[in-house]
Amino acid sequence: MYRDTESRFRHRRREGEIVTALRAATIEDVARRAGVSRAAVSKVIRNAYGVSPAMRERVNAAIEALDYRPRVAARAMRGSSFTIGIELPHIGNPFFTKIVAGATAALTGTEYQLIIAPADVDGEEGVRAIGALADRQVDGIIAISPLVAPEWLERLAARVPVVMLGRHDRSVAYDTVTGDDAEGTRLVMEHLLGLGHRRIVHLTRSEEVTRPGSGNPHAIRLERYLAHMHDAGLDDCIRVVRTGLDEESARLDTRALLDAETPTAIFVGNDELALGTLRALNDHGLSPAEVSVVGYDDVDIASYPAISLTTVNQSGEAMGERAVRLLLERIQGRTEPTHFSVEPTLKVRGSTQPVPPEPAP
Amino acid sequence: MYRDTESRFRHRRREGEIVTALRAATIEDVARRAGVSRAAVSKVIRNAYGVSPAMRERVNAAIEALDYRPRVAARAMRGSSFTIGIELPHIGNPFFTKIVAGATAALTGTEYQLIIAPADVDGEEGVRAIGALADRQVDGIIAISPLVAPEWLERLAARVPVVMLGRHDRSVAYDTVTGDDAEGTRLVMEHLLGLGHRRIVHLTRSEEVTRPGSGNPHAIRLERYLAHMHDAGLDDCIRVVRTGLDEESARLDTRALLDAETPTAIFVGNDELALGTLRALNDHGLSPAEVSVVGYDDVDIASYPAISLTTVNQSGEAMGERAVRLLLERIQGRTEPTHFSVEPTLKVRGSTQPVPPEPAP
DNA sequence: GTTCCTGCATAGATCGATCTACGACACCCG
DNA sequence: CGGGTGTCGTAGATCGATCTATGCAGGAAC
Repeated sequence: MYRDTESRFRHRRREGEIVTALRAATIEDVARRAGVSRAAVSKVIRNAYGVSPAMRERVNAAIEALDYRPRVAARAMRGSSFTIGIELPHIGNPFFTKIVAGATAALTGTEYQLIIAPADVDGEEGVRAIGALADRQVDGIIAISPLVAPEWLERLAARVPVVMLGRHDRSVAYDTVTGDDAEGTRLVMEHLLGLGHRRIVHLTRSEEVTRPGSGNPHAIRLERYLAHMHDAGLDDCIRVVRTGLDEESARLDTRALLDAETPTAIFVGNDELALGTLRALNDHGLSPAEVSVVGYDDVDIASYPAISLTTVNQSGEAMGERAVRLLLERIQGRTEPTHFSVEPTLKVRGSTQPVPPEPAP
Repeated sequence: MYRDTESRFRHRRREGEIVTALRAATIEDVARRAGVSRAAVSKVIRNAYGVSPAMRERVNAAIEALDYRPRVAARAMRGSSFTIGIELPHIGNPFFTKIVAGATAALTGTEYQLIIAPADVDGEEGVRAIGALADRQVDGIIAISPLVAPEWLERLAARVPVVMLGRHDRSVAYDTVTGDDAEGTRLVMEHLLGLGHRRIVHLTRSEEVTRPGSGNPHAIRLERYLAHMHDAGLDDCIRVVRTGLDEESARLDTRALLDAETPTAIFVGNDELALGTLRALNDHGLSPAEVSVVGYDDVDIASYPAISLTTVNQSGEAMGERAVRLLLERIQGRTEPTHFSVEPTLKVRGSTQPVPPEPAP
């Protein structure tokens, strides 16, 4: 007999020998031990209606004794997996981990578990990770502004609740949680212009990421940078430099920039990249008095005294927490779309200084 | 009729109204469209034996046309979920994200997806997260030295392949990937002693985390610190300070320490905590020339010029990559336990300086 | 012509939960 | 006593894959 249905021992054949291992208890085992039906056990687990106190107690005792835990896969076959998935484009970015911290906090005390699918590469990877979450039947998906067409998202959102973080389009199919990137960029540009800066470079992600109309935060920041420069009559000073998604690429691309020219200020797409820029300035022996730097996100290290990076704060914890709340509401049955925006504030620190006097030629 | 089995439309009742949504395709739909059996489609998906080229083509066309994707939950019911789970004690720690990066890299090109279960709190949370992964039928679990009894792990490892990161016990049930913490600590202590330091404080995690015999890296580092101090005849100078698991608690606890006394060096349990210590020194107006600091892990920011933290490097990427490899081997059928150790190197930077001359009293 | 392969395809059981529909029983009421 | 109402519990279908066992051709060997 290959499988003994009455005992909890599983016999596996592996390379000729027979391995006997204690099989994990199923709802069937619990039911048998408690002398009730599977359905009864299921009711107890789910706190459903129609269970006498006496039965509840017997079943709970059996669950305890057998160390029973429901298989999520089996539950997912008939409904929910009690899992919320979040896609992270780059796990090394401390701002994203703040979002995760907020999401985790919002889920403690609920029966849901958060799982993270890391993408970690530009482009298609984000879509792959989101797809992997969907394949795993998660009950809700949080995604951080991936490079994907709205139609694709709408189809996804028709099957599972979706919250997009940082995406500025307004779909009826999914909810969004965003920072006000236009306002954040306004704060940055007014600050820099107020300090007398004119030759302000914007260091941002690839053209693909900042494609106009994509609703990506970096696209908005770029667009507003261009608008503010134009409004200030500084069309001639506009300079956009592209880079990758981590600190090291920002360092290299800033170095290349500095080899060619020396602006008075660099507005960088986010703090992680800004750290690379600061390194490059250091490599070139330039101080904030010579070249000011502004980041975006206000990651923890930005306030570190030796770094002291001027940046835009948009509470990542609040965003993660809100995203989870919106998902839970959707799971409860809400159908009207919700779009939540976080108000940014500028944290002025030592990395921005008044523009230095132009050296005599 | 509640459910129309012939069409791909699903009718849901929600608050009285009937919502009609396009149901995601199943293997059944694909089989019907291609005019073959479910089993045939399954074979094509799994690249199994016994499929004619003609059928493969028809099935693939149907899969394409219906945008079919296998439900992982259904697959998990009968075997594997093609998912590797990793438990992270604290997602804010950049060393852990390096491990994830290594693991992700090792999985690209395979059919496995990595998911992360964040724990983010001391104590029982890690066990909860690991349990959540097990409930989700992952095919392998990577866990970062959680506070849990070996017996618990052995029982877990009997059901699913497990790799413990940083845990120094040697079980036959699970594999381990560790840094050589004894050697790392030796490098640190010899460096500090060589610089003339005597009053060396060790800032580490809670007593629970560093419980002797737990095999936790912090426990080893503490134990070796004590041994090296003793061997150097410095029993009187031994001073162990406890803190939490993030930068902020390290900052506060270091402040409290400095309010009471001023050592010449602080050996901190890891880099994240060391950053908090550096902040506290800054708060007290103390420079590396007055108080040296050593961390552990060599996170990216440690090499930042303005921070320049002396620390122990133990490639997190290599650890994550190796952990994944070990899991894949176990999934392939390996049964003999493997224990892999990464050799640490000391990165000497500006945060450690020769001991200052004792000020005249 | 029978037997025996070999390659290709299918039927149907199976995994472990949930959930609907229904049955059994007790109680109350006119 | 028939009939409603409520409570507690069970049988059995169901979700969507995988996988074993089996069947059916068609060709080769004898």
